This record gives sequence, structure tokens and C-alpha cells, in this order.
Amino acid sequence: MLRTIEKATQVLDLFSLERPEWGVSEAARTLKLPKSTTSELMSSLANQRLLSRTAKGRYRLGWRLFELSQTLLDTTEFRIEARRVMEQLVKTRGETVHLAVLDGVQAVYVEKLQPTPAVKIKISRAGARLFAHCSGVGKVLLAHCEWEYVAELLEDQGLPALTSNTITELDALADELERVRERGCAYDDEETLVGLCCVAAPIYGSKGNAVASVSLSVPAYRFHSKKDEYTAAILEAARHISESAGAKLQEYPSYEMEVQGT
Amino acid sequence: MLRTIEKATQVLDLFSLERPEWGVSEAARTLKLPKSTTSELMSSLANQRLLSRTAKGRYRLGWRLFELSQTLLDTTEFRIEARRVMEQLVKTRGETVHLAVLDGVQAVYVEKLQPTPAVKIKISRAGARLFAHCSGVGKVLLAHCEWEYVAELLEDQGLPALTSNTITELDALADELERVRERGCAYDDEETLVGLCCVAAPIYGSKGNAVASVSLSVPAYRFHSKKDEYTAAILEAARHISESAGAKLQEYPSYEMEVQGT
DNA sequence: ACCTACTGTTCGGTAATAACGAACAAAGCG
DNA sequence: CGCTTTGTTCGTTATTACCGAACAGTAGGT
Repeated sequence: MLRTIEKATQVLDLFSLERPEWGVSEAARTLKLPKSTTSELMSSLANQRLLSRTAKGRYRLGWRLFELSQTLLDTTEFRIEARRVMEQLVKTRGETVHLAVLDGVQAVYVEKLQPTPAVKIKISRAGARLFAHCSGVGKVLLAHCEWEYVAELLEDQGLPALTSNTITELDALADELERVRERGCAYDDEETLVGLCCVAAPIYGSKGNAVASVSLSVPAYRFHSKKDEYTAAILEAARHISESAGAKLQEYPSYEMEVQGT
Repeated sequence: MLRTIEKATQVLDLFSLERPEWGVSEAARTLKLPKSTTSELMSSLANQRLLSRTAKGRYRLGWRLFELSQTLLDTTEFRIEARRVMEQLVKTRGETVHLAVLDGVQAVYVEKLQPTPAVKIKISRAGARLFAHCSGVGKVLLAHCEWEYVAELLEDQGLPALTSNTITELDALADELERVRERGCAYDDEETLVGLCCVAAPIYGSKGNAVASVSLSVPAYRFHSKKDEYTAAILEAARHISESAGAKLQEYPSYEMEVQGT
């Protein structure tokens, strides 16, 4: 583990929605690093365009992060088809749809679509990281990993209770994941947020492994009566995406040269 | 300049649309670094989730890049309003619209919208980096920087000729940028790609500085006859975005807690 | 089922280099 | 104007990233 890289990402992680701009001194204080060290770190990151300098010598996140993120997205096979199916799902069901991938032992929202201006779930957003043990998408993705791996990482992180329904014991989670595998989808019964339920289903890649998960998030009072209906819908959506995921590989053909347009 | 960070970004930059997956040995050969060094680099980046490991011990870009990119986008004031105006513009004009920011001495496309399935400009995409001296958006952004700064950076990079119309001399560019400032917009007369023209206008931030640029890209044969019309359209669009950009700062109010949704 | 050629990772000793505190100039503010 | 705080620079010390070789595991070909 290279310490410079560790520190560099600590710096990058400072930047948030609430605090998108940092000075060297503030950062140094927060990270408890010497000012000179922090200065060199941030200056180097800025040279690489992972940070950008503001007029006043302060720093913001740099656009190379956006570039890298775009090539990540554009080489994620299932994303285009997933988006198509998700739009369809939002239209027919009128509920919020999420797409997430597993990153370590946490899940990351890749996409979020919600019915135009209806009941909005403000809590989530694309790029947000969430606990896997208490979310529908998270449980689906964990269910398709080797348990040993999951257990080890979860021991370090713990299973914080976000609501009274959250599963907080490793054994209980193991049982739950077994059920998820059996029935082919996961439910979140107000385990993350009181009043919010969801169904999530796995998306399989060309090699048959679960690469992502889609979910339908519905207010609790509306969810239970139509549970089966929602379940069927998300399963079908996930199947559609999975089927075209393998084939979608051919849809990135040449992209030819790195010619620049205007 | 910390060498570890320099090497880390060299590694990150390996990943592209054509080559989204790299092994340690391949990377080491390409970067001309010892295999062990490269292994530690990539392994450390993976620990920080800037890379992710595939099943077979190879590497892909990591989802933390997406997270960081999203907070960058979500804290870029003008983006939401820009998108709204751009959609409008595509609808009324039926031509491709770009949004770009300056990053160093190059421009980066932040957004690209094109009329549904019409004549597509395949050359550009969001996240792409392009030479500033030969593109509409690029010239607009350069025009609003201090010339000394621009000149210095351009000397290092040079002014490669992408077509016979490309400005390749620093003096000529200085004159051109002066014209851009005077008339308030920049033209790209097949300077990047033969057959493609565009008009670009600056977006001003709350402090009156040019923070981004929007452009309208049109095939040459269609452009010249309607040049004035397109110019008026892009200027108005840019003005709209600029006006709401200052105010848009208040639209990110609390975002409250980092509660996680499902 | 073999063997070969490759993969990614581990391990120490060594030399390069990142860390650090102090001194610096510049900007912000009272 | 003077006081504080900003970001950057500098030179020395000790940390630490580098490197080659040896490692275990896999894929491919015979």
C-alpha cells in the first residue's frame, strides 16, 4: 500500500456537495497532515488535473476525474440497455428506479430515474455510496459474491442499523442472502429508511456473474399490496438487461481514432 | 511534483474505450516500469477503489472515479441550467450542441446533445479532451484567460494542425482571440474537422469570469448561409445560462444528511 | 496430462524521495 | 496601515517507494 496514493485519495475525498472547494490549510488541518505536505499533495494532484486551482489558489475537483469516469461508464456494457429498460419501467410503474454496482462491500448508484415531479426520494443520487447489507440492490450483489469474502469485509465495516428493520447480525445476513439467491430477488422492507421499500434483481454479465442490480423503490404504504406485481416487473426488467448485456459488447465497435470534434 | 502521483495518473490514463482492461504486465511494459512497481501501484489504486479488480486479477477503472466525478458535476453551478437551455436549442435548431470547460490549455466536453437520429457527429463525446486552439469552445475559453498564461502552456504543447484551416501560429491565435473577445463569440471554420463548422459563446459565472462555453456544431454546407442565425441563437443561449448561473448557487441548499436510499 | 510461458504478487536491501518545520511572499481583513 | 492567514518554497532527515529475483497460480499448446 503506497502511502502517497492513500493520502492523495484522502485529499480527493474531502470534496463533497457541501464542501466543493478546499484550501491547503483547511485540508491540512482536517487530515492532520503538515501544511507543506498537503500543499505538495494538492499541487501534484492539480498538475495531473485531478484537482483544479481556483483563481484564489484554492482547489476544486479536476476535470480529469470526469474524463476517467466517462470512459468507465462508456465501457460498462450493461449501462445503455439498462437505461433504456429503466426509462420504460419508470414510465409504466411510476416509481423510482435505481441501478447500482458493488464496489468492495458497498454499493454505488450508477443511475437513478424517478417519475417526473412526483414523490421524490431525495435521499439517493447517482454517485452515492450506500451500505449493501440494508439495501435491495446491495443484498442482491452481496448474494452473488463468495460469502467468505463478504464476511471478512463486513466484519471490518460492521452492519450499522439505519432503521429498526436493518439486519445487523452476520448470521442473519447469511440467511437472508440465501433467500435472495433462492427467489432471485431481494426486498428492502424499510431497512434503510423508514417508510421506503424496494425490490431488486440482479443483472448478469456475459460470463454469468452478477455485474449490477436494478431496483424499484416504492413508499411502504403503496408497496405491500402490490408486492408481487413490482417483483415481476423488476425481474423482467433485469432479465431484459441481462440478455442484451452479453451482446452489447459488439456495439462498441471501432470508435476509430481519437479525432477531436467541435 | 510527487512522482508516485505522477505514475498513478499514468496508470489511470492507460484505460480507454478501446482498452478498458489492463493487466499488470501489459501496463508495466507500456509504461516502461518494473513489474513489481506497477503491481504495487495498481494494487494500491485498487485498494482506494480508483481501480477495480476483475475476476482474473486484471484491472478496470474503479467506481470511486464515478463518485468523485458526480460530486464534481453536482457542484458545477451552471450545468443544470445549461442542460435545460441546450435541450431547447437542439429542439429548435436541430443541430448538435456542446458544452465544454477549459482544463489547463485543453477543453473538455462536459455535455453533448444531438438531434435524435439525424446526422451524427461521431467524433466527440462527453468526457473527451480536445485542442483548444482549433475549436469554437476552446477559442472562447482561451480568449478569456490571461494571454501570458495561455502562450506559455501552448508553447509546450504546440498548435498541431488538424486541418488546413487550423491556426498554427501563436501570433495568429492572439489576433483571433482578440476578435473573439470583440464579437463575443468564436467560430470554428473547419479548423478541427473538414466539413464541420461551429459557433461558440462564453458562459459567465457569478464573478463575471468565463467558466464554460456552449457551441452549435453544423455541417459546413449548411452553416455559412445561416451563420448569423446560428450566432444569434448561441449568444442568446449562453446569456440565458449565464444569467441563471449566479442565482443557481442557492439551489443547492442543504442536501441534509448523507442518508442512504434504496 | 504434461510442460512451457505467462500471469500477478511477495520479499528485502538499497537508494531515491516524500515528509517535515521553518522561513517566505502574498492576500484578506480589521 | 498592520495583523493574521493564506499557499508555496527550501534543505535536511528518515521514511518509503523502487527494483530484481524468487514465488505461486493459470492459460495455452503440444
